[in-house]
Amino acid sequence: MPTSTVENYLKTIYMQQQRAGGKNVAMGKLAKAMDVVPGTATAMIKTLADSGLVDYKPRGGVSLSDKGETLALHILRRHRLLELFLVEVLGLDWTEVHDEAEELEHATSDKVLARIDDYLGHPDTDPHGDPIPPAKGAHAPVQLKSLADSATQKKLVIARVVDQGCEFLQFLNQHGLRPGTRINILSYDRVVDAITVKPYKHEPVTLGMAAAGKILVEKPAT
Amino acid sequence: MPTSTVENYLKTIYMQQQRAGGKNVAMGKLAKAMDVVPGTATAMIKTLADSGLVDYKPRGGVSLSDKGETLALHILRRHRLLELFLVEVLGLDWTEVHDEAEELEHATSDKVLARIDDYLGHPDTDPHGDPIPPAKGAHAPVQLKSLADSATQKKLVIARVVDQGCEFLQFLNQHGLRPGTRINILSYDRVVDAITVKPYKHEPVTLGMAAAGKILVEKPAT
DNA sequence: ATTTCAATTTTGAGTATTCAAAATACCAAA
DNA sequence: TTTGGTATTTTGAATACTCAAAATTGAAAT
Repeated sequence: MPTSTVENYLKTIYMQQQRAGGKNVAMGKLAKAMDVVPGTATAMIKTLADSGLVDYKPRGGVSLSDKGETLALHILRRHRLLELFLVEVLGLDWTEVHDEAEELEHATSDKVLARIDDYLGHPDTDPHGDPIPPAKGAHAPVQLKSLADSATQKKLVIARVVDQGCEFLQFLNQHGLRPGTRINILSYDRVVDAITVKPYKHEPVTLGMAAAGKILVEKPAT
Repeated sequence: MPTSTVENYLKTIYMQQQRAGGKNVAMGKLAKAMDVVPGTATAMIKTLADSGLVDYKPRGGVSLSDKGETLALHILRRHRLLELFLVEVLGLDWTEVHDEAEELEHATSDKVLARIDDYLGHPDTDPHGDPIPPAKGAHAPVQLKSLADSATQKKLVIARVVDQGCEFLQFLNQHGLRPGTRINILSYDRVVDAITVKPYKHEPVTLGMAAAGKILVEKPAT
């Protein structure tokens, strides 16, 4: 069994790789994401490479091996199912479950996870709209555009929020912006780098482009 | 925050102390219970003593300080609430939840635990009949006699099973012997060191005294 | 081609936990 | 009171992870 440290490295590499489009992850990025000094990341990656979990060439960055990716997806699955469980069953707020799940994901057995999955009815997204990897096999990559790139559409639905920072999520929550919320785009201003949206049943909010880029949207189903 | 290793030592000392009636726990016993070599226990206890969690005099054994006992009770509370949650909500078997809870107890925050407690309606015993320590304050010590000491009573109810071994619990379960079950004592034989009981709606079972000693009983309520 | 600088790796060291095996202490029997 | 023998402690070493700081590399800028 991998230690929870190993699990965290793998998960982090996976997410960095996603963001960078499958390319190798630079040690500096990884170290920053793991909140360790660069030397620590280098040392750790060397042992992960020895275990066959990552491919590593010195000064060239890391990427997950097949074995490593499989493991990373299992961990992500645990994390996201737990998040949803905490929200749906225990009534925690979707803005605060990330850190809780971060701990629990390393302590939850496959058996317990399977029960949680059953209990929730085999969901496919977590409370942030992030896809829950299936128990086996890869999930179909969903293509979503960010709010920052969707100014031409007037009516949209929030599909996913790609930031786990409690502060940002709480801001969104207070303004009625959560996964599933319908929004209307009121204005889109390249000059001041801002976009104003009106969430269903809430007052309009103005967001900077950086913030808007973290909100992924889709066309309303109906 | 104490590491999970520290939490496990404290919990183990607490339980050993309970069993021995409040006396100091010998290093040998502790080492065996923690499944480490004696030297490891000695080393660990020295650091726990430095943190003020235990009282230790070389060659005299350990006992929990007030601080240590408070912590131990918190951990026990987490463990037992989690066990009940796994049984009641996720439908795991009461014979198998011990090991699961053993992991989860170190990863569950106070916030999540409070939600679990609410969800379960503030229960006071876990699936094995073990008392759940309250969030604050000490719990009233319940006096229960073991089945081995209760031969004079004919009708009893199983209150608690003081063994977390999966094998033993599964044996009991298969014969309908679980906390809450009414039983009739059919025979009590000092010579062959065995007792035969008939669990409600099940066939009679014969148990050795060692086994009967692990089953705590009370008088039927009605 | 050389300089320069940022990213990366290496080195040396520390913490927490563990084991194996040697040393010590205590109790109890002779 | 000497001898055991067992429980306990000490010692030395290993593993997994971490940091600080020095050394190295490689690529971009001159």
